[in-house]
Amino acid sequence: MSELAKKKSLTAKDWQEAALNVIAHQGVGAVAVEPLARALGVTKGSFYWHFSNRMDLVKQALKRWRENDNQLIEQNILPIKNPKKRLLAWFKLSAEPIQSHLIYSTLLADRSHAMISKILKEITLERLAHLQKSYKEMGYDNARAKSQSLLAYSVYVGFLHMAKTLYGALPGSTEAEDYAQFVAKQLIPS
Amino acid sequence: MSELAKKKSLTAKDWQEAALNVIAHQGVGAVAVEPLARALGVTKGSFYWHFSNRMDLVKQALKRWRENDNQLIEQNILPIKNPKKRLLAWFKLSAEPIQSHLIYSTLLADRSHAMISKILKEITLERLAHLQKSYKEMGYDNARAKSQSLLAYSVYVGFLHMAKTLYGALPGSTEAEDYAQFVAKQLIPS
DNA sequence: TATTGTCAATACGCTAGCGTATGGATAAGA
DNA sequence: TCTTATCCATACGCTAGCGTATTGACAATA
Repeated sequence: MSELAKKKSLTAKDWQEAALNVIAHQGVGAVAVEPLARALGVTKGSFYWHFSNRMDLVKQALKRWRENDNQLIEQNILPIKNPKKRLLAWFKLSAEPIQSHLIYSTLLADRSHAMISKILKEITLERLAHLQKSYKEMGYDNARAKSQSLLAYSVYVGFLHMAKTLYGALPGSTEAEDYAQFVAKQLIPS
Repeated sequence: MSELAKKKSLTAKDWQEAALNVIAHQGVGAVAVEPLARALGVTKGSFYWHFSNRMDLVKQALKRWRENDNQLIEQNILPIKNPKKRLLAWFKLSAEPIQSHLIYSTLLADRSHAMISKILKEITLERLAHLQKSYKEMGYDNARAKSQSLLAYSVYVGFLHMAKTLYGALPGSTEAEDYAQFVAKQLIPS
């Protein structure tokens, strides 16, 4: 028995995840109520029961995405004590072809809404802080750690785009691992 | 007497440049015929005299952008004989806050149309080839030059996004120059 | 002056998508 | 069984934008 057949009715979560799927591949601008309803096999009567409007869905979906993403980092990266190893793990994780990164790489240039820009800025600042902390723990002074983390994060951002632009998709785990190793060698002093 | 007052009627070029302005700040999806016509002080009767449809305008505008951009590179970067200096010049140029880079940084994540993806891929491959050539001239073997140029170009792409995301605009020439110096030190072996 | 070409205004029809209003179905409790 | 809450369908009005068709204004030119 399939998951779909089991379900009698939809939940807000179902809508959110459908929206995230669209965002990952076509961007926030492509999230439209009626097409989504069609894809889910219902009409928008259902949608407006769960959400007050289109933007409400987008907000909730992105909130869900951020929570998942933060969890990933908090569980897999932040606990690593050795800063060098922590950085390496971060590069490796960022190369993984998971939906979360797909969404991020789509959002990166989406300036269609002030809300999106705000979210992007917040996320970026958070992660820059993490990187900076790692570099400082490695003995860098403030200014150097800042420049270095900016560079490192640029590489991350650039990598997401390059992969999608060149291959139409994020790379497989194997190539990603190789690239992460190479980048780490460049950006983490030995 | 203003430029505008001098003009009796619009040319295709006027429409293209107006479109590029929109693309730079809101993306291709925001290029709409009627709003553009309003902004130019005419009606769409004019538009459909110059272009066959909306996509026709987008294509022509992007073509104009690419030509300008290529010219910039061909005149300022490629003539530099010393590969190390050429790379440094490239980093400096890429940090300049000009419209061309604004457009690129907007296009980077715009997957709304297959045509856009195609253009992005072509540009990326072209420039990767330039970088790769420089690194090879510096004595790198094929594989190493490839990885290194991928990294360098990722930094470029990432830089554009970071600047826009964090500060809402590309940085001024002075900060850009500083950052370019720092990046060059990291990515160009001495 | 008459003609032709260039650029723009006006007025259509058409579609997709937003949001609302209202009623129907179904399941859980009382 | 009757009621209530939950979820969805239907039908509506509304708007923005695309593209077409037709006519008008004006300048250059013959």
